[in-house]
Amino acid sequence: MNKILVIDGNSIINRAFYGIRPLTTKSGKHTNAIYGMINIISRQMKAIDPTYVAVAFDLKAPTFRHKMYDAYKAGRHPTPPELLSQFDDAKECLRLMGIKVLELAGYEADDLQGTVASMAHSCDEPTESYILSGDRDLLQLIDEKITVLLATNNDTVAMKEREFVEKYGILPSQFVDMKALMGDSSDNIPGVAGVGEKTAANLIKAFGSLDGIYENIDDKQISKGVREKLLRDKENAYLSQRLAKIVTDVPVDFSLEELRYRGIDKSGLYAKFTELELVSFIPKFGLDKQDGEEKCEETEQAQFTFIESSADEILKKCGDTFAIQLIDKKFYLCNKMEESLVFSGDFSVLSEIFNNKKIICYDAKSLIHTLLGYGIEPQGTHFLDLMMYGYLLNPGGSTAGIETLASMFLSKTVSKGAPCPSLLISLEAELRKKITELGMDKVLDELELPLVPILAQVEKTGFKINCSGMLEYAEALAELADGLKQCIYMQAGGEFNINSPKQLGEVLFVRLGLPCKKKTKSGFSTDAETLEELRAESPIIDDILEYRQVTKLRNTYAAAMPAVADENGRIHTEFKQAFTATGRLSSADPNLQNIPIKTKMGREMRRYFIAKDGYSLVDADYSQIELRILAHISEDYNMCEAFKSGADIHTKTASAVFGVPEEAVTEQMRKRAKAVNFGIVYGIGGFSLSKDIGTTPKEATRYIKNYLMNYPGIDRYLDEVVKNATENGYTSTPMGRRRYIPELASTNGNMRAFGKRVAMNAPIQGAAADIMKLAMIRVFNALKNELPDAKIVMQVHDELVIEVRDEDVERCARIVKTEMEGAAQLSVPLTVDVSSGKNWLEQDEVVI
DNA sequence: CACGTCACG
DNA sequence: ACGTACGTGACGTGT
Repeated sequence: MNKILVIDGNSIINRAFYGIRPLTTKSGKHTNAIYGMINIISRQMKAIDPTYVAVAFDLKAPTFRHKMYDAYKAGRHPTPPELLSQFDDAKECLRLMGIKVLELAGYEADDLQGTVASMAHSCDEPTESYILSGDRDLLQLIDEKITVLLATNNDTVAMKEREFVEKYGILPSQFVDMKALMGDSSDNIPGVAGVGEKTAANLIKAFGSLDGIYENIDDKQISKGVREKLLRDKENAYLSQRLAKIVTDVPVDFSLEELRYRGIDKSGLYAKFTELELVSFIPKFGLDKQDGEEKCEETEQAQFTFIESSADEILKKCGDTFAIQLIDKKFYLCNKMEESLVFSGDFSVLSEIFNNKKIICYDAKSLIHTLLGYGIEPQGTHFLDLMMYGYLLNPGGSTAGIETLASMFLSKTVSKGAPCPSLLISLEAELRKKITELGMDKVLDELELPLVPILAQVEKTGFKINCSGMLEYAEALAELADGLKQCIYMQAGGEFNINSPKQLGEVLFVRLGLPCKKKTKSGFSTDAETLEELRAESPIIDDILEYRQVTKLRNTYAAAMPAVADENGRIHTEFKQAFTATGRLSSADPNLQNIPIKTKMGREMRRYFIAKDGYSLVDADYSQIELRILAHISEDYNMCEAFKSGADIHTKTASAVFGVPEEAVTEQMRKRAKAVNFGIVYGIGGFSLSKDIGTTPKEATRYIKNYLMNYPGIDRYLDEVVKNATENGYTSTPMGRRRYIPELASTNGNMRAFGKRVAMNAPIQGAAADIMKLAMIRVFNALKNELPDAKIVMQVHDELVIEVRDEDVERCARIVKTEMEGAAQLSVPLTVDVSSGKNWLEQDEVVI
């Protein structure tokens, strides 16, 4: 079947503009909306693979609907110049992508969309229409042949008739009349004063349409109050109906055939993307240099030539600062004199050039691993890792490769994977300038760069596991799972795939007829929280929950870990240092930062994380580091005093929140207060807190209010951090690490609310990450000097695990505690709890 | 490859 | 009236 995709250009570009952090070319041209728009649209092009495609834009001119809007326009934001300037390039990009751009003076984009969809409807061949927009107004166009794709910044939801009816309880064709009643402040549609969604929906359901309601205005189903309102605002209701209704018969001068998708203009797109410095699109659209050659000759193509050199020549010429790349088993090197050399012999003879140097490179940790593999152990060398520079400049974005950095900061095009060390030198200078400008030298030079070789070492060391023990545990879990599985089949009256949420939902809510509490967009919700509420309904629920837990433990941990252990039974995780938005590390392949601890059965897993023979594990974790940071940054008197006095902070908080003396705080009160303490750090709301602690939202909101009254400094701080972030567009930690929060500038209230929570959380989580990074550097160096046999084997955000000789446990504990506690000077004590044992489960407190 | 689910701080 | 806590990674299913 033919498919047509009709895009609401204005709504998509707006959404992209407000959803994506500001992005500019080197010369200062804004490109974020173009970037976001192309992402959204190309994703749908790929998913739908349309026969015809067009994008509609508003063309400002007085029109019927415009004139009517004008009367109500007061509250509408004008288009900011940073967005206005992007329209022409955006349209040009779309044309080059093979998408016909439609504009017609006097008509809005949605009218054009409606018209094109109806053209497709009435043409000879059967055609499915897809309307892509960020605007819910378009939902009125849904029918059996028209699907509306609602785009948000993260994903796009397809709304067909079924989904629409499920969500709104009315037919798409009734949407306009519904809106005519309830109005829409964002579109300045007045509606009937005093009628909201509930009333409007009831009226529409009862009488089918606006006309139907007024024809039956005396019906006894309509209460007196509502009838009065309806009569008073009758004119407004019909005006609103006309405002909300999308026109589907705009007189247009093109045929469907003109909208046929004919593919992209490769050379044109290459040139355009290069011009706009949106280089990441070049590979995504399958473009390469050849595509650009016709139209892009004048663009600077970085060219590199290398002198094949012997080890002696390299040693002689490298100098004390040089850039290096390792590609296809060859070293490409460029010194300060801009001499580019290439070496392809046995690397071990180059060992010397890695001592006491400054080495500019990209992804130093990988480079170091390679060097270690050749027996080269760099000593006293600073690795100026451009990946970390790029990360600090934009920790929220995806990691920029050399090619992207070169294009962004030097306006130079480099083909992917090509050697270009001479460019790294100028890139370092350019990125350093930026880092200095933004006040991040300290974070870069004292945290991130020194940490790189340390993480390489931790990864290389690995964490020893008891392979056979873990496999036995996996086997035991498998048997447990089998038993539960049979038990579940029995109760369900047949076999099915319990791991499939789809099949499970079918069994629980259709075959067994359990009450369905919640839905996901693709069906019944079956997560633990939902199932928990159904436990009383049937014993099958408990079995399913346990089955889930057991299979998770087996598949993700017990069976998976032994499979990736090396010949010494050690597991080597990979730390991603340039990844998280907040500054934390992340651990992957395998992730060792999420080994179970919360349940008894899960915690058992830690028994099989061990120290090698004659060694013990020393585990040191910061006590409530985030709350202490909050106390420090906010300077709240009560919280600072609480920490200074060594009190139990959750009990203290409970006493304040519940208004009882500390002696009268019950277990439950302490637990709830703890949840509030955590929640505050995340930018909590009453609703979520209530779910967490199992009370009403009203009650939870009161707790929060009490909390902020008892800790007024925190109240003030949270307000201030949001205000500053909104003004600046970013937050920073005391060390200077930034996080940009473009969501705060969004017109979408939910996105803005998200931005606020991020603003409250990022400086705290980020500061904790900074402290831990500094702590790792201090611990690493102290151990190197004092206990060279002791090795850091893991970091879990606020916790370090060290493998150390049995007889050195106490010394190690002392060193680690000292270095971790000394990593920051806060206005409250920063304390570290240390324990030790032969495995990660059975740990005894080390008293120092 | 996206989604739902669940493991951690 | 809407949606509803920050930051992560891995697994299995299903399109």
